[in-house]
Amino acid sequence: MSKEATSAQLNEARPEAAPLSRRERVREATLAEIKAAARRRLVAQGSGGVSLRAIAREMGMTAPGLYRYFASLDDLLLSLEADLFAELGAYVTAANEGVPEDDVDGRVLVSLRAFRFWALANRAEFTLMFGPADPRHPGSPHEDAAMEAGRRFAATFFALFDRLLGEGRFPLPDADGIPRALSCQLRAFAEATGYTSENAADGALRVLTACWVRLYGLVCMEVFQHMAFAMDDMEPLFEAELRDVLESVGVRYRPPAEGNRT
Amino acid sequence: MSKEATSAQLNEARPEAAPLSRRERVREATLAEIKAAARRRLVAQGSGGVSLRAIAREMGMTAPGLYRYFASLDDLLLSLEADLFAELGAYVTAANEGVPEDDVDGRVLVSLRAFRFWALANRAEFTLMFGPADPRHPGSPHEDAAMEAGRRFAATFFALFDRLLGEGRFPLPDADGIPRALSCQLRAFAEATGYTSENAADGALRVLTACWVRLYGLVCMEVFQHMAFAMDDMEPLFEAELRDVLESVGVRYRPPAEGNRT
DNA sequence: CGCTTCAGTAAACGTCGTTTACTGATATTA
DNA sequence: TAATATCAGTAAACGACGTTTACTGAAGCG
Repeated sequence: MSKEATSAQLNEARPEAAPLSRRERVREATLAEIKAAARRRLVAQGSGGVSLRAIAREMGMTAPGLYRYFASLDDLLLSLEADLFAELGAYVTAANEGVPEDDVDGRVLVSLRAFRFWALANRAEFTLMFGPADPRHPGSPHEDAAMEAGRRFAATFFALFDRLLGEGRFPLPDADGIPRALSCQLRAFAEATGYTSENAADGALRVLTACWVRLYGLVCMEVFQHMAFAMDDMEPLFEAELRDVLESVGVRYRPPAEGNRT
Repeated sequence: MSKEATSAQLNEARPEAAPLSRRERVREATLAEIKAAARRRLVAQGSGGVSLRAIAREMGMTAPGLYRYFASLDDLLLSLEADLFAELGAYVTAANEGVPEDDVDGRVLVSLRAFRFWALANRAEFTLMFGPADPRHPGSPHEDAAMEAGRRFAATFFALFDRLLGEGRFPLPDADGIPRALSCQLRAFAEATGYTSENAADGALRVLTACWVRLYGLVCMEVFQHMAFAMDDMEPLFEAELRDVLESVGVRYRPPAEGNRT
């Protein structure tokens, strides 16, 4: 469960085995260095503190040179975002694999806690990924990459949820209680995210979204420091919400182990 | 339920009746004009598009002149934030008062829908208010004003919740089920927000926070366009969550009236 | 009337993203 | 190997930004 997740774990279906000429190798290295510098600035100064000039300065080159690698600053941030989703995904997966496969309850618990922990340990990064999407350049080359990385990340949780669903852990809400309009949106959601299990009826999707909203909302509040003035430690509230949410999907809550901090 | 809420509704306990000398009046007017221009930029270009120079240009003056009114750009934004909280608060209150006082259920429904509606009609503003709090100048003069305005806004909902609580609409969770650490944080929350009703036991605070997290999270997702790629219309999901949340506090759900859009 | 207070300006500094034209070095091909 | 194309990176420039400093001029006040 190391913090630096290997982001080069998936060559995502590169047809050629990529012999990677010398030029390509050094290019890849520079690319990674740029993003590393960008992330340092992100952490140090927040999203607004990432500037091409500062990155270039830190690398001993000039700003226009970066345009050989990214179409714009926004594009760089988008690409970084994609990497971060991969890292978060790998982090959650690693946490997941630290628990025996048959202990689904344990895996669900550890995955969700890992999500929160990563978010808190990487506030600036989380803000970039899950914060407000300002009007970004719509045609940015790395736009799709970021999307795809997000989907991959979500898939981890979908898989766990699907397992609970398959085991019949919790009763599905009445299908009649779901209005047509909602059902329609839920199906669109399922299709867009790729959660297309045969189990995924409307009721299941409804439960899934409800769970996600609660945990996402709480972690957002915590990272965005929305209650910092009123509550210095949000962990008790998170654990309480976790307990309630998991109870609603038939997962037995267990308090966190003492030494689960990386 | 007009969109422009009168933000000058509360003179907040100004000790002197404020005869407001001529100079002070024109100053106040300029101040309002600055914030109006800032808001226009905010709406047009997002939070990053608000610049002193652009505001000054729009007003036919030069940027340094604005420093007679605000200590910095961040300070201006903070002051604007305070105004926006007042406006949102007034908007919700107005919606509230459009429903008979004895119809608590109706008031709760209309208030929460008003919150979402305002957020969607004022996305940029909402992002400024409820989005991530970047490392802002900590000693900004208008910092407290923004805080206080936020508190006032929250108070509207606290009052409604307290009424439900007083009527014994819903069962409180077991006090034994609330760990000491959580109880401690909940009391800190109550004190900091000023929700100090005699009814406000730990269990009640727990329910209140749970409700708020769910609705806040969902509206955030909607405004930040976090699921825009997967769900083009979040209203059905919002209504479903609203229904479930309100059910948990003993409020009978009713679908929205057709013509409730301003 | 004389003095002070204060709104606003002009000029400057250092920051930024981005474009353009250019220089070398590296790879490819003849 | 020699010619050529490709590509990484630079230098200079443009316009925009926040902010500071020194200054002007008018309104308010004794």
